[in-house]
Amino acid sequence: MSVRASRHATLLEVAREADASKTSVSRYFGGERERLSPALRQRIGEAARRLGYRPNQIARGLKGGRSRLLGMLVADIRNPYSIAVMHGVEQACREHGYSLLVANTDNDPAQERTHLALLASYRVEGLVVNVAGSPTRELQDMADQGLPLVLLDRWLAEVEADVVGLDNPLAIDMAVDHLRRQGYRNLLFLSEPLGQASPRQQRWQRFEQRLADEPTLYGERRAPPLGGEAVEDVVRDFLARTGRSAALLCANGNVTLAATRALQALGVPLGEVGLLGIDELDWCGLVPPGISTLAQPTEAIGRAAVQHLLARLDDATQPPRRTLYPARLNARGSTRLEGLNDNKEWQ
Amino acid sequence: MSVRASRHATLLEVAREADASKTSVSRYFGGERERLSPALRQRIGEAARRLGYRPNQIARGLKGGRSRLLGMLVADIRNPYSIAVMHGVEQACREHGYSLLVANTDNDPAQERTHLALLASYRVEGLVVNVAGSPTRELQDMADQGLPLVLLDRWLAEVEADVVGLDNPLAIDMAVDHLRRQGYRNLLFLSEPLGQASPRQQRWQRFEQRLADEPTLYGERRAPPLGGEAVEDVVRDFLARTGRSAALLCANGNVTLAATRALQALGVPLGEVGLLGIDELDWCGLVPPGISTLAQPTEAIGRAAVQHLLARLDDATQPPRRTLYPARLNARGSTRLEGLNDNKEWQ
DNA sequence: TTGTATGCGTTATCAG
DNA sequence: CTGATAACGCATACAA
Repeated sequence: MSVRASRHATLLEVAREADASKTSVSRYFGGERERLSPALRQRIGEAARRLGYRPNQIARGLKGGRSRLLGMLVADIRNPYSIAVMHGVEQACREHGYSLLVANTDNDPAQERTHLALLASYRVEGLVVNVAGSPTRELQDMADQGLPLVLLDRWLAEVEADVVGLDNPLAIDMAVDHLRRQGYRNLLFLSEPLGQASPRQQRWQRFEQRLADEPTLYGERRAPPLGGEAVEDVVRDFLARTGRSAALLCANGNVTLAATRALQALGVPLGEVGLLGIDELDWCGLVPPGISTLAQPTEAIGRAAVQHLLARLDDATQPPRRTLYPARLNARGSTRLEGLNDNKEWQ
Repeated sequence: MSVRASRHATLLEVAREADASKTSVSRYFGGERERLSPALRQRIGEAARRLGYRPNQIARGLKGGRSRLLGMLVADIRNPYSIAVMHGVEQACREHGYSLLVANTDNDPAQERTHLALLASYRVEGLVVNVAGSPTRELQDMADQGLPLVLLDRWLAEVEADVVGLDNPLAIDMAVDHLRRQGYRNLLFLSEPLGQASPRQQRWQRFEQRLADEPTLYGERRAPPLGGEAVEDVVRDFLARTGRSAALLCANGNVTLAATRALQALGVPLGEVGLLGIDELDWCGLVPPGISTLAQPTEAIGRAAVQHLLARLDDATQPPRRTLYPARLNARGSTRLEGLNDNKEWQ
């Protein structure tokens, strides 16, 4: 017994109620009220109010090809980074009169393909993509069809699209420089398994390069699975071999979480063993003596993504642009070797 | 020089390419392939593939009134609770062939009204609403028009809609019982300012009732602003007057964060002063000796919301339902008075 | 099994 | 300034 209801007033009904033509009503709501005589304008306004009329965006989209929808494909919606960026995207959308259709792939390439098709079927006018796998063909097809695309954080070399994200080499430089300045000489770079994710690869490689450039710096790189004991084992082993003045550099928020757990399990005080993470998290100031981080300007990244989309919507012939932001250092107790307990202010 | 492109193949083009009629192509994609002869079926399949055809959901929605879109209005998208619920909503949507249109109000009643109108204009078939203010009229109007509605977490007495959320009185009972069992006798209930939010009011009131019911229990309620020093002042004052066996009960995740900061600033070890928060957060296991929480079954709540929507979509005449879930207790060190340091396993 | 004709709510193109 | 009328891409009675 399906009772599909949701009766909405239509343009035609308003026109009848106001004793006007569809065209005039369309003009009224299409931002051309100036072209209507004051009398007509008022009649339409009142009729619409009486009927509770709201233009049907679906119908609008069909006619003009303008859905007023932007799409965002997120690899992991539970990642605080994604959320923060999404907040920026959403704000920028609103400011420009667009709505946001969000799809989450949970890092599953199959779902990624499905959702990409889905977003396309809703005729989104632009797409912010945080790829999970390598949907190169699908994305290139969409780009070829003229759909503005911006790759967020992770990029695919084969796809011609704008890229917005963090300046990863610079971030690694900032991290290494900070740790050295603080007196740490043995660095362990911890990453999630690299896979296809370009930021992980970039950070991983840059760290290697720094090692090669500076003989006085000792370092190792590891990418253990985050579940289970692997991280703890890796850290224990590293500390056993290098002794004092060792520090951990965590390639992202998830790693920072795992590394913090590992250090706590090992009973090692933060700071005595350095800990610096890429990505700022709510709780980094709360775990004594505070965890140092490199924060990404997530809000700005999200807004930039939308701006790129709009620019390309305005002129599809632009060459692909790449906008990279520097990270911001939040130095806290976890990268302070000395005077560990002389200060309660971890924030 | 606007270069609006995005040429998509249409049903008609596929029909021509396959030398078939629009109807047949429509059937092919409308899930009636069985009704087509194998030959036709294959011709259409190939033609569609060649042209890269994808059905236009916009057009589909216009014709059948089925946009296949569900809407979700979130009060604060940066709140981990909202995200977790949203994840559940999104999954359930996908499983049932719907997409999710998300709107964030940033707790601004004005934006709330705007976004409600917006979602309506996209003809979402159902709406999950986490209200910020009291858009009673708007919501009731939408409900009257036959739009399935479910209120998430916060509810409005005046609106006839399904409600999905936490069993708040039960949660407070669990919290109080746990704290007493652990030996805490002086309880401070900390909330954000109550405002219109029904969960805050329910928790606040239930705590009062427990106080009234049990003369041997001492307690106070406070709702200081979360920014600045207010929380710290309130806590310091309470501890000064009650001395030992005092515990803080935090009404939500934000309060837990603020209370943790306050206790750290005051130099009070967690556990010695109890701390129990409603809402589970990533870092609760990381702050020594672990912060006890009452976790909400966020995933289930999100899925339930969608199920309610679908049920009502199927039969609009159902009376409003209310589905409340019990919280789950994560007991950690922050509610352990004795043997504070005998165990490193905080998780 | 297949095709024809009509309409969904809106905007755009023309005339008046 | 105002109004007919034709698309937009698709689904669906209805007909063959």
